[in-house]
Amino acid sequence: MRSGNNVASADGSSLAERIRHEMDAFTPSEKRAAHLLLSHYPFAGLDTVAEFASRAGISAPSALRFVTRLGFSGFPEFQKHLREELEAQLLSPLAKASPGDKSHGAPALSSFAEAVIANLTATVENIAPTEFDAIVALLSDRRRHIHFTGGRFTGALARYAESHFRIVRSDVHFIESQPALWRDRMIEIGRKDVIVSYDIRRYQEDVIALSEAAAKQGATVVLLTDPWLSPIARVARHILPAHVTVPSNWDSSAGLMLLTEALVAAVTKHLWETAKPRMEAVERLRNPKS
Amino acid sequence: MRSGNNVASADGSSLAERIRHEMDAFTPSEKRAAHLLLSHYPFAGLDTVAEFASRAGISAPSALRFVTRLGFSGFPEFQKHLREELEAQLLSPLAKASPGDKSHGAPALSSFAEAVIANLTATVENIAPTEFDAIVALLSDRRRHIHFTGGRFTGALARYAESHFRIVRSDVHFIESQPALWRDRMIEIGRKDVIVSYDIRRYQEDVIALSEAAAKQGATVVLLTDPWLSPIARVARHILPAHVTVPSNWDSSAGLMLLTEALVAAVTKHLWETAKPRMEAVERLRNPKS
DNA sequence: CGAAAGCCGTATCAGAAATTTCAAGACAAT
DNA sequence: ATTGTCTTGAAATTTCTGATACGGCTTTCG
Repeated sequence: MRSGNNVASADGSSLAERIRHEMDAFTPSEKRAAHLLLSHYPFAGLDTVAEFASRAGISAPSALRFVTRLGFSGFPEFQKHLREELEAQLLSPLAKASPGDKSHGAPALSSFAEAVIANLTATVENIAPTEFDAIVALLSDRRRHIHFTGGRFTGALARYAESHFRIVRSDVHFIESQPALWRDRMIEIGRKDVIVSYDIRRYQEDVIALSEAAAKQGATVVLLTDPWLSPIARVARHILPAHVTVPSNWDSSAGLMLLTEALVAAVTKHLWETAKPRMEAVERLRNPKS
Repeated sequence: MRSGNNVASADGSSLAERIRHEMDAFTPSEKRAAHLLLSHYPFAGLDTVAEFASRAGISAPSALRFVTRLGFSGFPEFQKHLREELEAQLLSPLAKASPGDKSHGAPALSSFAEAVIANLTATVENIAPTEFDAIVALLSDRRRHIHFTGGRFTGALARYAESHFRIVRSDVHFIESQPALWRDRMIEIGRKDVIVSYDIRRYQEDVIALSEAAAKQGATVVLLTDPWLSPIARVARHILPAHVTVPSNWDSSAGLMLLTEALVAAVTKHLWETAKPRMEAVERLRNPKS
């Protein structure tokens, strides 16, 4: 495994560039392989050796010799490199897709913002509409009680959700994730309850335990998590994954915030008939006069 | 939107779309596979069955059943389809990244997301770089105590900020905005303290009062608010406004979240020498073993 | 012209990957 | 409780792919 060699191009340049550069040094068969690969780069290299060789009009061993000469230990490694290159290339345009970009703002801020925006886009595109709608229906069911919970950081999001839903409808609760604080409340959780759990990586034991306990009691569990899915997924009825990776030592919860706000908006609209008077009442309580 | 729509998919369009559509008909294992695939679409499906299954946390046969259910005769055919789809998509850059596209996602969700993203862009573009940097410097000053506070909804953001900064540095506090809860704490607030207040429209009396009291004691006030500026602006030393308007009965705090996370990232980087051991210590406490 | 060197493809093998089988477990309905 | 259905993963099986050895062929150079 001397993978430390020069296979991975340091600059953003692709393998294709190196192939063009070394083209003269190839044998005739290798040139045929190289030309095929470049003409359909990199897809031509993604099926089997036999297929690749046949399209190039050469034999399988020649194709093997070709990739070996490029510095790969074998065909699978060659394909892996192509896939990774492709993935990187496909993802970057999204981040750079801000047109009028000469944005000022601290450089740290604007590049961070780009990453967050890319996350939001990716998050929305990967949500199943039915999943989202099903959750909206669930949270709009006034016969059910709703409980929000989350971990160290995501707990704040759970609170954020709770503080909105509390106004839109009744029977909305926030549960601290520490077992000592929910053990006794668990007796009230049953088939008609909905648990909305927030949990992203460095998944938190107590949130998992809470969700599993609630599921065991027959409650419906809704999970907001990262794309790698918290273990809570095992007991969750519905899952909304959000992308969280940003250039920071921390994960970003902006995607979870987006989903939360979208849920709040949708449920508010759905329950508008009953939500409106509630919101007005709250407004009146805050401004007793005027 | 009937003209100039996508030319990419002549057949049943993207497989991803179909998966989202049939999501609720899947078994739990299939859902895990589906979520993995969608979260890294389509690259997650380009490895071997074993790899794919392992990442999804299911067994190889379950992964096989998943692709079979999608209508493919086997895994290789499934992968071939993914590759072809990818190639088609890459060849027609117009097909993707079109801003106002009729993308999937619940319509409510995607239009909501578009508004949020527009807000984030506008927010970043209107931040004065010096302002952002000055705040980072302020929060990176370890001789100062930092206090976060916020209102009904924004309080959750203040907590979110606090839970991160608490790990990055010492002397970080959260203050409840109810006067009864901060009156006595005010005697400890002085010239060396920093108050970070979150307040958006329907500006909240108690947050304003708290901020003004702190300012009167000589504390430095940092304000995160909406573009119309909370009254706190009069006593604030630094202001970061975020756009909040979305198609909903509520305002969106996603911009505030973005700014918060950007501040956390910047300060963490700035204080890395001392933040790193702190973060490691926290990690060790959470995982006493391993 | 002859010989050496290198290049290429056929045939074959080893091993990995996909697929099928099957039994255990979960769940719902009765 | 009990049965039947559905789901799942471990293990056995099959298929197929990537890799290699070897001999023929072409090219090159003395």
